[in-house]
Amino acid sequence: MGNVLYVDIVNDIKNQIQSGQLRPGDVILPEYELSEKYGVSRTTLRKSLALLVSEGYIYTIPGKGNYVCRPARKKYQMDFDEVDSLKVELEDIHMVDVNVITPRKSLMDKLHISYQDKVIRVRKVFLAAGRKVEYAVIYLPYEKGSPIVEDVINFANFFNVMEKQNLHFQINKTLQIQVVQADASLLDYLSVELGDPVFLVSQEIFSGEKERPLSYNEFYIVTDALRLYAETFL
Amino acid sequence: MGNVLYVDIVNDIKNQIQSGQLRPGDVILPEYELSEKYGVSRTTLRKSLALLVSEGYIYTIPGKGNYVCRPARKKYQMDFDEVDSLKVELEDIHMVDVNVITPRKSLMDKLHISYQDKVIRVRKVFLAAGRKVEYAVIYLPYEKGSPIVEDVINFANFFNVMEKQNLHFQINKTLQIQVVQADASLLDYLSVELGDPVFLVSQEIFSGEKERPLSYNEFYIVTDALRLYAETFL
DNA sequence: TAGTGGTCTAGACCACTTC
DNA sequence: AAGTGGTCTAGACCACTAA
Repeated sequence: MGNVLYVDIVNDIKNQIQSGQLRPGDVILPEYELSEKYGVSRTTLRKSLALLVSEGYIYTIPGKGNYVCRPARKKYQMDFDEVDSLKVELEDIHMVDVNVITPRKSLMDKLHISYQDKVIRVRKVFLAAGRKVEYAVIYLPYEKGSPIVEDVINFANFFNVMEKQNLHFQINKTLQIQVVQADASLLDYLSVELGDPVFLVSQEIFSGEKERPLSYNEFYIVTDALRLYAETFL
Repeated sequence: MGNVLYVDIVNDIKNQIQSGQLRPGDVILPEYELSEKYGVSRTTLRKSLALLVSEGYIYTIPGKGNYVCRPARKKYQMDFDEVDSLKVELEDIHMVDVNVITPRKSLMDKLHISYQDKVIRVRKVFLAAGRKVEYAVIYLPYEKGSPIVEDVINFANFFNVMEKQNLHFQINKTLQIQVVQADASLLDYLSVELGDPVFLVSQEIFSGEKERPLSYNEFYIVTDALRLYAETFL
């Protein structure tokens, strides 16, 4: 084998699982016995088990034992970025407007705010090859004096804001990807015709600690400008 | 703080990064000095660093040091399954046919096979509320006597095959998600009209070790039957 | 050559589960 | 009470990077 003990052990146990000697749901030998069997310290053996856990092969129940996973393997890893994920070469980003608006019911729900709160709306159009390929609408709850809101207005780019605020790591985002039909309100901002299919990517941005979203964004993208790639991982 | 040392250390370093005391690209104090600073053993300190690495906060260059990451945060986690990801309640899955075909050039490239190889094609239609909502085409390189091919014909369901073969863990898959226009060949298998937009999810399935894909699949899905959800992670 | 991270040990004490 | 995993230590030796 190789000369790294914990890697050899990981591979050996993987092989046992793949060959069917260990079946999903089975208990593995306790750590003490495994460390004897492989002739390594318990510390080293535990490093192997930790790797197997992180790769989704086994799971641990403290006080009971380590069990072989019943795998689902439906999880994919995907990159998305409202600019870089486009298939087309962007020529320009056109700022449509920045307004303070009174939110509708659906937006109030998304942002977890009440009818008396105001919302900043930033709208942008992305141009490529003379076409309007993406229409981005960014909604931010307005908090007077909030540096985030002021920065968004100044920077007009959410990533710069995040950078300035050192928010990178505590940010969580969700995406919803669907195809909708273009309605009349889209026609000014996207090179499509009424009823044409359009990608709608809805994004919520959370600041790790708070429950309220920092921002809710909608990206309307012409169908031929977006192709998503995903890959299983672990 | 809590009473788990390595967790406290992780949080302390996270805070230093988030507060800007540690900036992307900065070198962290060497492990030896950190273990002194926090008053723990190097082993414990290293456990903290390993966690920070796995969560994407820092990265390590052996022989040099640990550095604060320059975060991209475009990575999302998404579930996809040709059956369970549908928004609609499936009523039936109809097997269209199972054939041995001679691959076209594009398929030869996808499966990494030559013009003399044969391919098994399995075609299925998924029905919901009286509509054909998904049309699945599964391509498998034909290897005589290969248990996989025999099983696919018998089971007519790829996941059962994987289960029987204990392949779960060494399987890697890629997805490509796009929207295409329905052409004439689709009309028999999907409740759409010529030119209608259709999700096309292309999937490659690799068996960890081999370079050749085990299978190449195409799922054509009516646009209103699929909505994808994704979430940042780490 | 000195400094850094990578691997490994042998043993300790704790909290939890099960009987 | 016995068995299991969770945490932690103090020290060793190695491979790699840099001056």
